Amino acid sequence: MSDGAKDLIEAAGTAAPQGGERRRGIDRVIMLLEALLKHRAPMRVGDIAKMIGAPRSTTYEIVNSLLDAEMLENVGTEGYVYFGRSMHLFGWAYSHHNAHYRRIIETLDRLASETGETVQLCGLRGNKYVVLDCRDSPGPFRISSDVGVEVPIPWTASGRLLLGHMSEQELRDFIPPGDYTLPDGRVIAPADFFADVATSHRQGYSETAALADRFTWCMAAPIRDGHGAISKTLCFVLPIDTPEPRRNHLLDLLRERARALSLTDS
Amino acid sequence: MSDGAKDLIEAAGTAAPQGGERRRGIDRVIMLLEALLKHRAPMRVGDIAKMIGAPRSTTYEIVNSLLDAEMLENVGTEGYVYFGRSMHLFGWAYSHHNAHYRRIIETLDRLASETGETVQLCGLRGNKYVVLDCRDSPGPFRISSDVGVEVPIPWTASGRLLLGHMSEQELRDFIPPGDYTLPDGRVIAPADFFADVATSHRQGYSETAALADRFTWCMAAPIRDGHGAISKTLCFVLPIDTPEPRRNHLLDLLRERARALSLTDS
DNA sequence: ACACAATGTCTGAAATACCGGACAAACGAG
DNA sequence: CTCGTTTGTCCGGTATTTCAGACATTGTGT
Repeated sequence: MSDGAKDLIEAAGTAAPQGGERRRGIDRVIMLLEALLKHRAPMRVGDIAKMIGAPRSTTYEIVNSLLDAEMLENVGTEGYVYFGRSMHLFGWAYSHHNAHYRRIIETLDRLASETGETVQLCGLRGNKYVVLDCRDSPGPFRISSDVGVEVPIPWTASGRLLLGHMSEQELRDFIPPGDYTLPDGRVIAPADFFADVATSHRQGYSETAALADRFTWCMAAPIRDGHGAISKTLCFVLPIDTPEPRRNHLLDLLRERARALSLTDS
Repeated sequence: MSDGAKDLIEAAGTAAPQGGERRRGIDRVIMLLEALLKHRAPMRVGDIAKMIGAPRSTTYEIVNSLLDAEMLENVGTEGYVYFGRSMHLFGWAYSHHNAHYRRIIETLDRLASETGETVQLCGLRGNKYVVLDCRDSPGPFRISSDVGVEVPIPWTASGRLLLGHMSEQELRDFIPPGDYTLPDGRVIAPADFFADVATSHRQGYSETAALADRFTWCMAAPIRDGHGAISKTLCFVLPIDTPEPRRNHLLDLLRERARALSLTDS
């Protein structure tokens, strides 16, 4: 039986279960990979078929093609598949193709080893926030949110910075209404969020305390690209009881390093 | 099983003069990604079309689909595309989905920081050798071969270990004849190579001096999977003038760490 | 033991995704 | 400026691929 797969499949509910719609193989592939990323664990072909709303026979065909190309690989003995070695190589090529990204990774490593805290590189993916890379703090208190997991933007400090270029109307159109509801049920007032975005934009950093998680203090600083736009952020994820002097020290460090990585000032 | 992928990859490799054959979108996608990986730099759509032997109109269609999915992204002024953010996330998911791989990465980091040498994780991809991950030694002498670049197996120390389970006949069938020719024109006698493979298998490590490169001394140790098979190796890439005592020390360290990562003994 | 569900493979047939080719626009060289 | 090349887009026809369903096996639960 496929452990917790059913919940996710039904919760996903994105693809229409509607029959009779013929789709391109390429689109099936894209949906399949996204589904695997969302599920974050090997899946069986039958479950994949349900999750992406594709016929079983088609799904088998596609999965076999991707297995041959090593974009997927079998894991375990019982028909489970997950991302394959080729994906690792493609992803590595992406993250090293430009010197800028490599410098960012080095900074991430240095920040982590110097401070011992959890450091993340964050960005947007569609209208969600994602962690692009991270270095987890050692020790028992691992709060690490996984790389690639999509999170509602209003839950995050980085998200407030990444939307700094948008007008209030654009923000309204961009953020799905449900994304203002936190995991514990509290709801962020959109007006407050818009104010946060503006404040973060003005002061050049953003902090949140006990927002998405009761036990964490997050701080983010912007990395600006050649046009001055903020496409990525550096971010500390601290235990909420971190003393204020240390928080201030870490914030200064974070802002300095992020500024050093930026390709434009201001 | 679909026989497609290998043929397609080969076609992509040596350029494809073949015209008039209609192919599936999925296969085009696979060829496209392999072509990008081989080229190791952003490409224009027209060049991609030539490289994978696809009609321009089809290539545009596919590229646009992949751009929408962020599997590719535009880079540079305009017209150039390379791997996109989604690939990074898929690849990250691949390399972290199992605890074993994570332990390997940690070992890689530790070996690199403890010794200051270049460390690599190596494996096979089809009938070629590839670096799966690496930590480059600091300093001016960067000999780093890039992750994902395919290299003839006989050029490498790791390759001798990775083929340890094969009979001489299997080796003969597996290695393309041209792969015995080194970059500087020298040719390795197949008989010598087969003997090397056997020796490496027996002693549980492999070393090469000034083989693929006049200035490097390579040493590799096997990581065994649950069935005792060798699917990956740890590897040091040293300057060739590294003193023998230090080489011996590093070899012992490498073998010890590789053994600790193996899921079976012997 | 049974019934029931899921897996992996095949098949025929219809919908359509891919192809070849044409087109305007942009570029570069001489 | 003019010519030749490349880029990005569009279109209609047809060779292909996706789809639905059936099948033999294997797995699961009571």
